Amino acid sequence: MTAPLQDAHQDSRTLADQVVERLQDDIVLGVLPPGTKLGEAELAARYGVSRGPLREAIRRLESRKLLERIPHVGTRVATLKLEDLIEIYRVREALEGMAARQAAENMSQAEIAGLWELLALHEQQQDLQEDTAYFQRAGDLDFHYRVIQGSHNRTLIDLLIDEIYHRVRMYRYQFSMTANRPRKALAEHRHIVEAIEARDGEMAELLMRRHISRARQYLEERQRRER
Amino acid sequence: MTAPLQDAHQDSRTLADQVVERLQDDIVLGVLPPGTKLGEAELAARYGVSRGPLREAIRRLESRKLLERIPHVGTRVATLKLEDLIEIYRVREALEGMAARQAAENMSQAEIAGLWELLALHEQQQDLQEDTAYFQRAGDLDFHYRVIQGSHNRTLIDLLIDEIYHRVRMYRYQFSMTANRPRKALAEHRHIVEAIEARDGEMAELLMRRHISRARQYLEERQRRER
DNA sequence: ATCAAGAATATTGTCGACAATTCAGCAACC
DNA sequence: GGTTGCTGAATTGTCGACAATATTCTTGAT
Repeated sequence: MTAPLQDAHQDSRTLADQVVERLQDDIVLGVLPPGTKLGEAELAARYGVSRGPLREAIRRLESRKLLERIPHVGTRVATLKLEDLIEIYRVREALEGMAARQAAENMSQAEIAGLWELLALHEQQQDLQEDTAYFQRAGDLDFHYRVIQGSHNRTLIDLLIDEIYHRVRMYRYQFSMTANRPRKALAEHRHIVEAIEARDGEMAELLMRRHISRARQYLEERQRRER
Repeated sequence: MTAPLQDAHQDSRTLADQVVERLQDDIVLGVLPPGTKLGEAELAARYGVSRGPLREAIRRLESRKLLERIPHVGTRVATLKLEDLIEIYRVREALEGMAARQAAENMSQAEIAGLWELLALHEQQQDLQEDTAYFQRAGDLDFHYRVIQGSHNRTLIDLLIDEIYHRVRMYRYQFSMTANRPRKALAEHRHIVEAIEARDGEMAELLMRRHISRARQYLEERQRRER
């Protein structure tokens, strides 16, 4: 009914793709809080599409574990418990460790230089102390994204980006989770890049695993405190 | 095989679910060879459903990387290159290593006993030399499957089962890949279970990683020979 | 003969309507 | 009073038809 406005010339993508993107943002950014019941008719109206493309979008986000669906009952926004996040960090430890190893083997000199620039930018922002929390969260993700891409392992990249990182982002927004140990984290990032630059895959993996393992231990600490 | 979770009741599953299962089997077992162009109307007729549920099934298998889809063009069965399989084995090395570590921490005594029984069965089959290739392939998957489950890490389990193992199975059927070093593999399996039983997570992870790494090196050897 | 442009065809994307299933509420019974 | 079975309202699952897009084939010119 609201279709004729944007006649598919700007976005050559399919309607379902656009809905996936918008719906995912609404979930990750918390516009649709965890546990929200999602009626198909309601959502279809919200995004101005029919139920067909909408259902397709729901399936995609379900496979990314952002939605939970029960046949004949309905769909709701996934509720991420701290326990789940700890499980995810175990997976991150394994996968990003391997990513760092392969990054040390496969990254180009230009990519490594880009990493150094990124770290310099982070350091500068930290000195200025302006909006530190926000930039540090985004910056941390930026760093990890780049190392993952640097592995040049398409399977690994897709797994981390499509299946893992959306949930990590959702959790961070949901709990307004500020970086818990910014200076130490930045120092660890630097050591990882040093190992990558030295083409020491084993060391890069070890350092990345310790880096993520420490973040997990912080979560486990918080979990113990919560009960 | 892939859905032992909720199979207790009748066929009350949705049509799309049934199509997913049948279509996935046809792909993994090679009934639909890699590269096959899949017309929606044709497939809908083949499985006796409308295009609606069929499209849903296609999306699910696309997200599992068993199908490749191009908007407005069509869907075809994914072609798995040896290069892709090597990437997958890197991911397996990381993820199953972590699975073995957590299995050593979390497996129950009953589960460990079950692992020993499984190994005894494999040994017996190997002595008899009956249909060794087939049983060894399935048996190897069984072993890894159980260790994965033993991690008691739902995120890790879902990742490996839903995103990785279907492609491994597809490749094995596709190339009639016989186990390349059965006796050694069985011995390595035993050592892994010993580490799990001793609750030595670090050792279990190390052994599992070496186990999978060796299989990857065999694939890389084969890759070099192919050109 | 080769290539380009345009029409014809086939396939996918989208939509609205109908059927099947679940859940809430109510009534009757133990 | 609590439980069980029924009824209906609402939501999801499925289907067939129509619109939009890509591919193929024809036709004409160089």
